[in-house]
Order: sequence, then C-alpha cells, then structure tokens
Amino acid sequence: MNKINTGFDVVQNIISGKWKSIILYQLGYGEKRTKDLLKICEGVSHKVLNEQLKQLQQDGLIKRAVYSDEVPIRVEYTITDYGRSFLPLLKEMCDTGDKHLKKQGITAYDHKVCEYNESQA
Amino acid sequence: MNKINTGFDVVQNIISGKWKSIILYQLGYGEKRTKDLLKICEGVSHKVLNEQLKQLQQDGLIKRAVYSDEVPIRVEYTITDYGRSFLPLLKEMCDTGDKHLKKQGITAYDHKVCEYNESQA
DNA sequence: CTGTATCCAAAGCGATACTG
DNA sequence: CAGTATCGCTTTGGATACAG
Repeated sequence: MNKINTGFDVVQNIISGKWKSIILYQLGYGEKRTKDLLKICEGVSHKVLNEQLKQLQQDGLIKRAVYSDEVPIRVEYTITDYGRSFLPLLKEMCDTGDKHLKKQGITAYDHKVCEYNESQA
Repeated sequence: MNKINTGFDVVQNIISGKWKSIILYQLGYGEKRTKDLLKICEGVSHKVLNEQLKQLQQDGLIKRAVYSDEVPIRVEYTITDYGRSFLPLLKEMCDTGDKHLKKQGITAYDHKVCEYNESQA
C-alpha cells in the first residue's frame, strides 16, 4: 500500500478500484445480496467483485452476513457507520459527475448510458 | 477508456491516477511551474507527472503556458474554469480524508504521514 | 448462490537516459 | 528547466474452472 500523506490518499484508498464507490453508494440505500451487487456493477467480473467486497470489509466500510441455513445460501452486505461517513462525499462525486454528463452531453465520452436492459432473474 | 454509465465514472476518469486530484487542487490556489508540481507531488516520477498533466490538459481541466523567451525555459500550469468546477468536490475529498486521518489516528493504516524531510532545492 | 484459484493480458508507473 | 522514450516490474482485472 502507498504512503499516505494527505486526505486524498485516504479517500483514494477507499474508492480505488472501479467498483468500490458505487458499491458503497448503493449499500447506502440498503443491504444487498451478492447477486444484486453483481447486477448493479454491470460488467464486473465475479472475481473482482469479491476482491473489492473483501477490501471494503477489511477497511471496515461494510459488513458481511451469511445465512447458511437457507438453501441456496444467502449473503447480505450492509454498510457500516464508518462506511456511512463517506456517503456525503460519494453523493457529491456522483452529483458532480452527473452534472457534467448532462451539461456536456453524452458525446463527450466513449460510453453508453444507463443501459439496464436486464430482463432480470 | 472505460464505458461511462454514471457520474462516478466521470469523476473517476478525472481523478484517476495517483496525482491528478492533488495537482488540480493545488492549481486551485494559483498557477504552478513544472518544478513546483514536481515538488508538491512528492515521490512522483518525471514521466508520470507529465503524463498526468497531459491528460488533465486534454480533458480541459488545466492550461499550459510556455515562456520560451526566458532562459531557462519556464512553463506554467493554470486551472481552467472547467477544472475549477471540480474544486468543491476535491475540497470535500480532502476534508473527508483528513478528518478520518485525524480521528482514527495514524495507526489504522500502513503508512507514514507527512514525512517531508526534504532539505529543499 | 457464493467464493476461491489459476492463467493471462493490459495498464500503471518508476528509473534512467536523452533531446531542446 | 521541461519533456519524451525505453525498459521492466508491479498491479489490476477478466475468463474460466472448481469447491462449498
């Protein structure tokens, strides 16, 4: 891990990785199952999702609950109070980005927007 | 570049890379020469600094001015209005991180804090 | 359903040397 | 002082197969 000199480093460690910020942000709205997160993080691989979830746990930002009595097994992730303390920042990140997406129009970037054409499972 | 679905992606593209956020943040306080940025971004390599500066220019966040009549040559970087629109977010990132650095104490992370034992140039 | 391990390709970045 | 190019190491992350 990198040397941490500034608040920026703290935040970057929290949200480094392509999915951590969105995971945390979404958990702010309520607990989620693994498969839900897999859907929310559209395009994430199985492996990377678990890696980032594990890091978020180790950093104390989220909690993992296993309901092994059920079948099939169910796992729920919830945000911790510590994780919650980052929500205002995440909200502002999201808002700032969205504002620029709208203002500049979509064409400024190589992307597709909100294509949730999932027919759900 | 990655597919952009959310505001998060916009922001992550802006501040991805270890130094962009701090460069932008510092330029918010006024223009800086290359060598100044090299000092501010303690530990950055010559190559990476220039890469990130170039990306910031291409994204329209900063401007580069060359004073080639002087000797030795002088180059100044300034923040643009567009770049300035990200400053509130950067401020919050910095504050949020700093707050947690202070609150948790140093021990929560594998790092060394503010070791500016540079004897300056 | 959930998580781990292996393999492999791409990206990130530091060190160094070199050009203006 | 400022910037580029090359090399090689490290990290990241996707695909896939496998285990509980």
